[in-house]
Amino acid sequence: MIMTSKHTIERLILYRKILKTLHGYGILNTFSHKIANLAENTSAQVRRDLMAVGYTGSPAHGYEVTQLEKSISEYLDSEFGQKAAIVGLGKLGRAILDYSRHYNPKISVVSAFDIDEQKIGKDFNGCKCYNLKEIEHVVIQDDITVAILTLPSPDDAQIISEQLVKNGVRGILNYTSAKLKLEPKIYVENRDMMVALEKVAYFAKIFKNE
Amino acid sequence: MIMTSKHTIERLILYRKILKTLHGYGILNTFSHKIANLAENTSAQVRRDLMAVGYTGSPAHGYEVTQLEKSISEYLDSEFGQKAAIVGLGKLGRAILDYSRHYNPKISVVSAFDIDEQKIGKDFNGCKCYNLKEIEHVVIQDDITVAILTLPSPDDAQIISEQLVKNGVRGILNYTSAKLKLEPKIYVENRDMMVALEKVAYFAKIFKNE
DNA sequence: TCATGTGAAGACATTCACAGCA
DNA sequence: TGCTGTGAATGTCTTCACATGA
Repeated sequence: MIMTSKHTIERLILYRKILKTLHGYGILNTFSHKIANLAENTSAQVRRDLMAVGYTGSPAHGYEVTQLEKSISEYLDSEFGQKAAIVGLGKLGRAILDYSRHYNPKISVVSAFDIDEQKIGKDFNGCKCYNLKEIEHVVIQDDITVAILTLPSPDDAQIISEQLVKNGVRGILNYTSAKLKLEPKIYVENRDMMVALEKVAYFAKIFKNE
Repeated sequence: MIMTSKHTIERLILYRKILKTLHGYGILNTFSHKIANLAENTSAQVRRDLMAVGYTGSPAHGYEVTQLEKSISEYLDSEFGQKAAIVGLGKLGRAILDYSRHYNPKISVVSAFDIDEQKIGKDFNGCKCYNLKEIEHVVIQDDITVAILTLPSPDDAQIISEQLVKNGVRGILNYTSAKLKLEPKIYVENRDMMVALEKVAYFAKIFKNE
């Protein structure tokens, strides 16, 4: 399997989203410059990114919307689907759960973990909440490969992610402010919301002085 | 003002966080390779990034923790602070509000907007919730320069961000799945959570086959 | 000796520009 | 003509490697 850059992957996900929208409008064909316009980038960038997926359009009719969508999905998704777990069912965890319902059928959030007795044992949108203590056993049982960390405090994030990795998790979406130290072959995407806010504030400041 | 890359800014925010932690442990001096170790990158990268802020360490004692922290803050923060607003007080919006309290005194989330009559007029952690209809007037009144979009549906995101920009907002942290089209001098950071999840799932898949 | 600061090199990502095709 | 696919050029980011200083 060829390793494509993080940037290209993120854009392919965006293109697929755009293609779904076009499909929803009943549009059958599209062109690199149209996708680029909706994705806020350039047609050359779109064509370059699409080289990775191996679907080839025609100069006359551009790309067939459904076929291209299918090709991108074959490239991005795992054939038999992947199962994800949320660690921490606070406001953020439940917000993500709301979004994830019916989003991508190939990625299902099947289990959640919390320490709150009120939540343990209950079902949230088809996702069962377990006691955090059971995490190692449940991750194996449910064949979880992706985890989303939404714990309020970063203190336990390192230990928990080691437990996750030990039991089969290969990708972590980390909303915690903790900087995880894991083996290089585990993919970690850090999404600290306060870092994001500070970044936006910095550029808002810079752009104001013009 | 010199334009530094997005990547460097994000790392400077991380370094500051690390320095705060070191400071909390009573550590007075540190070195580029120590920061690099905690930030999960290289010492050369750290030194290169620090060139932007203009604080210079000494080969003998490295960097003075508090001084470096201060220099980074002078570089990143706006002298008189910045005010932010949250648009959409659902689970996600309130989660962000919880995090933002007492985080960075230079960035305060002062107002929120929603359409739910239950929330309008109430105070959430010192942040007042207004009717979404009042957004233009309140943004001017409160001198908002940064906005966080956490609407459940992306449909209104474009119109709302145009209203925000018209009244002084220069940076938008967009948790919506909408791809905003705004003037180039407005900074938009897209944080679609489902895009993030798909990205992590892709790399989890790739890394598994090894 | 060991760490900093930084030119220069290298790696990576984007854009240009054009052949080839309908 | 107007598009795609892609070498080549350009631009950006990261790493190397070394002069300098305590």
